[in-house]
Amino acid sequence: MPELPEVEVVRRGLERWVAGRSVAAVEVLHPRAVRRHPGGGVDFAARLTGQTFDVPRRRGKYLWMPLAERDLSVLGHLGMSGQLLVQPEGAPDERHLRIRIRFADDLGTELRFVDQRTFGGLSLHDSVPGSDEGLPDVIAHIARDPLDPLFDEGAYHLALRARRTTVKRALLDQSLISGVGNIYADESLWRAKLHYERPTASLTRPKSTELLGHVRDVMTAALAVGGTSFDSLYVNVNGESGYFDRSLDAYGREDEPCRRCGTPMRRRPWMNRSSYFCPRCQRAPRASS
DNA sequence: CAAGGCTCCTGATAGC
DNA sequence: TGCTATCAGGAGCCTT
Repeated sequence: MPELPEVEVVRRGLERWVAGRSVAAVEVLHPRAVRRHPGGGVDFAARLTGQTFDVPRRRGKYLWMPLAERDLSVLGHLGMSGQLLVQPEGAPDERHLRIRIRFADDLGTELRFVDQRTFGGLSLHDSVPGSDEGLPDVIAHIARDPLDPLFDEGAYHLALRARRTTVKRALLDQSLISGVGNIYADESLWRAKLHYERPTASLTRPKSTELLGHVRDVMTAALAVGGTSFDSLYVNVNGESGYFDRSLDAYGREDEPCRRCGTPMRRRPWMNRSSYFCPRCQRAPRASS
């Protein structure tokens, strides 16, 4: 379940092991892995073959590699279970191998997209005209993420206040702020002592500034853990670590004591998933009319 | 247009 | 033992 830090680890792995290499052949082994590609699997393979990867970029949970001509990019999303692996040619196929990309060089490795639940995938898209980073047009609506130097904090606060929604929904809305998933949302809200159903319009500027700080802290800490492991194993271009290794304060801790006050943590069904929170530190908002 | 709900998928696990 | 139900969840798409 990769969120921003895990995806950034993958991006760094691709930068090291894939950038600059040219594609010799592409095999699409499962149609769902290219379902966002407008032309389907055959077209994806045909158009990617012969292209050269430029330096990979990331926005939120999306990553893309501009092709050398710069007007076209390979877009990738890991979904819930996706992995990008650089493997030796001839290594046994992974059980959920979906796409294989062979290179036209003698380095002896290939790029594999492996994905059990097939929520993720790869696709080719035109770049937004004038984008110097080759931003794929289909993700132009995705907001910059909180680690992006160009993230507009003032605009973010104004947008939050204008919304008629609750704070966790807003954190997960990738058009407001990108890169935050269910896990880091719960962690950030716990740190900020905010209940997930708190209306965004009720957040003061200092409180939303504090929340944003916690989002950055949680992600930076996870990135510090994940960022250290990728280059020791060259096959590990897959975004492991992150929250898998770090201790979580909220997510998954139902009935365990709150690390601040000792009160048993609770889990509530929420949007077909779960929200974990401390009922004492994170008080439910008064029902509004 | 904004907000919220539905749906895609597979494997682990719980429950009977 | 073996079956079924439940859960995990990102984001496009649909409805209200």
